Amino acid sequence: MVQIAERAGVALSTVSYVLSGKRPVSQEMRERVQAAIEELDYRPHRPARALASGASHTIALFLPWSQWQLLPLQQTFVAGAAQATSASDYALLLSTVTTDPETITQLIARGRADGVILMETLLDDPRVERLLTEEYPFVLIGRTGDTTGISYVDLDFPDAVETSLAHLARLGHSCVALFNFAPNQLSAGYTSALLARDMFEQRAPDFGIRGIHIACSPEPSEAFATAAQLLRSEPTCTAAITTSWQFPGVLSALRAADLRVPDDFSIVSVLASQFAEMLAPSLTGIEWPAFEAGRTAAEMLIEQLTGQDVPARQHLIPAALVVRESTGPAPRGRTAIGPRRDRLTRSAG
Amino acid sequence: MVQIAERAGVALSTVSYVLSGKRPVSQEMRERVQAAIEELDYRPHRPARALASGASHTIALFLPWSQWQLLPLQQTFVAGAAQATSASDYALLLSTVTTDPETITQLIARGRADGVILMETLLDDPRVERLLTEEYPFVLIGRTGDTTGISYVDLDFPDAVETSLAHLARLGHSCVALFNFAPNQLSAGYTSALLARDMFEQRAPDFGIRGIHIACSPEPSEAFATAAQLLRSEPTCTAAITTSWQFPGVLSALRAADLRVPDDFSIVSVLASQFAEMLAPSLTGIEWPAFEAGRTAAEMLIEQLTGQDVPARQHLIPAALVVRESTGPAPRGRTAIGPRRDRLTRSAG
DNA sequence: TACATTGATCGAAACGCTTCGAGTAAGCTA
DNA sequence: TAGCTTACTCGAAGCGTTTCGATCAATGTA
Repeated sequence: MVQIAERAGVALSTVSYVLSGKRPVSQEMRERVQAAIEELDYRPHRPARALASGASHTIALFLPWSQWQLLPLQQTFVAGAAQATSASDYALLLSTVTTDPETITQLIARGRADGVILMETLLDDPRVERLLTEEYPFVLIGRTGDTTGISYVDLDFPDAVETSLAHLARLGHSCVALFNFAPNQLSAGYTSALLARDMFEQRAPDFGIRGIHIACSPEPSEAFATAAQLLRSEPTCTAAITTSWQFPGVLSALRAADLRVPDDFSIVSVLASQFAEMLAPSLTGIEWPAFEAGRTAAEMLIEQLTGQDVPARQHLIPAALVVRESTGPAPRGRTAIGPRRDRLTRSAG
Repeated sequence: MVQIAERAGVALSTVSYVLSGKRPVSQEMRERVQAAIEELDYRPHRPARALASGASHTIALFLPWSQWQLLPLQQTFVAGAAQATSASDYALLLSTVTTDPETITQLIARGRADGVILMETLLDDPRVERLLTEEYPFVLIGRTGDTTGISYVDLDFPDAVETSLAHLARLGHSCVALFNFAPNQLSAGYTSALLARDMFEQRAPDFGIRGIHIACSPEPSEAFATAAQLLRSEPTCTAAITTSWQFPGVLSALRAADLRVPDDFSIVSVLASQFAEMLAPSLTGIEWPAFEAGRTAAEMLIEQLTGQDVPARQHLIPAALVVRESTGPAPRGRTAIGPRRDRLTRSAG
């Protein structure tokens, strides 16, 4: 930068003002400086800039828990955030964090990032509290119980549950199981899981549906076992709402019990991945604009960092149901499990 | 840091040496400084450190192309790299890059990162050349045609193709199609796609197999159409090797043609995702330790950055075939497409 | 006792940028 | 013409570290 100033015959500060545009610079000076920049192939030194200005022009994204097997949805959040940050000429730092707030404090080494995006939040999240007390700018993907003054983007899971219930009720189902997130996520206080459960238990009766709430890990074998158990103990249950990856396991259990989808049993996924339409049968479910959500979160944070006194924005993404092959009218008269006479000849292996 | 020096009654530089350990400090001083650090809850200012030391302690990961729909595999690379970097107290910067080397130069704004990890490399990659000429430390996930002096981690795709061929040959298949990456990836010069093709065409005859090479996008509809076309034009083809996500599309096409897997047609995936075992039928395929690959890449880069004159390391991950339900013995006598008499009664919808 | 040697500590100069206050010349007003 | 703006431009003081050379006391040597 010194070289540029010399070459252009101007003061160092003038070069800086040309670069930042924070003070008016005459046409002539600007051109001389620009030329020198071109000739010398100058590129600013970011840390120096960060040191002098006090802003790193970087945001940090905390990957959830220490669980490295990210759901495709979460990975898409990351991709969306990455796009938004690079579009705004910010950098995106990827960090890992546990629920222990201490790790967050450590990671926010001064000057590393100007703000953070936090995923997978709990209803009562110590990390969020820490961020609040440290007065560190942040945006959540997800939300907490008390969201006053907090900016977040979240998928409206309760809405998804309600929408699914409505869909199944319309098809005549009167007993529906919700395969919620894993037990440990529920007990940890994972917001989406808890809100989904509450909504399910509150609203099912309104739709004339008997709701069976089941916490179930996305492990295929686990989902299989849980579903098999359900089919045995609840023969009147004709539909399930599943989150995340439980679909294949549930499907296997149905197949093992010689039940067809959707003729005998309907399934709605509230977390349909890109696989939804590839599976056989293709999956009725809620599709979320995860990429956009990630992008929005990053944009909100950057807005918060650049503007002054930006009010907290809360962005709840409504559920959009896509009906495919895995849901159908409730079967009439199914009361017991197992292959029935009239179905034996039609079922394949 | 000034405050710490004052509080501990030592010079600023002494504090620095306590922190870095680059010069001996007496027990007493060290303790006084440590105490002051604790009391003042001091945390170093990273950009200042980067400015003074010339190293940002950060590595950048370039996400492939501008294609934001990352394959699960690639996302797992990222996760692995993230873990390795945070384990080494490095930071991971996520950037986007196209094949235009100019963007890489721009992104390596001085001081932002000490080195980069580049994914999805081409056989003749302008970005790699740029990194070489700029003498910027880097590690590839993937590889180029000429790899002399280049550090990389790559999945051995050719080996995967060969292993798949061997598996199918053992099962008696004599005509096999390879659903390779998308045509545009082949024409762009994507290394894995090209090497896979070459290996396929070279080795198939050795196994007594007639190989049909098809470039096919992972779009489900595309895969479906391509597979349907194949079944029509190549009635003797009894098996396919597919990459990435083409499996469901191919499966649909088979189903539409009333062919069962694996009885009538076998499928091997050389890029089996976590979905492999959840699909029906579960998928025989190559499983890659993607997380470990990402981690290794990051570790190699960090090693390169911290050590001096570290020789280039090249890490080719051999293919590990997991046999599941989608492959079986070649059917005898299949010569024409369409439902056959003896199968009509058994096939389900 | 004077002299080199070692080990611990200090002071100050970078590192490359931003930003504030001051300075200058030109254009305007009265 | 003196006095005021206005529109730029300059110089210098940071920002929070690292790191080099220098200093200093203590120890060992002749």
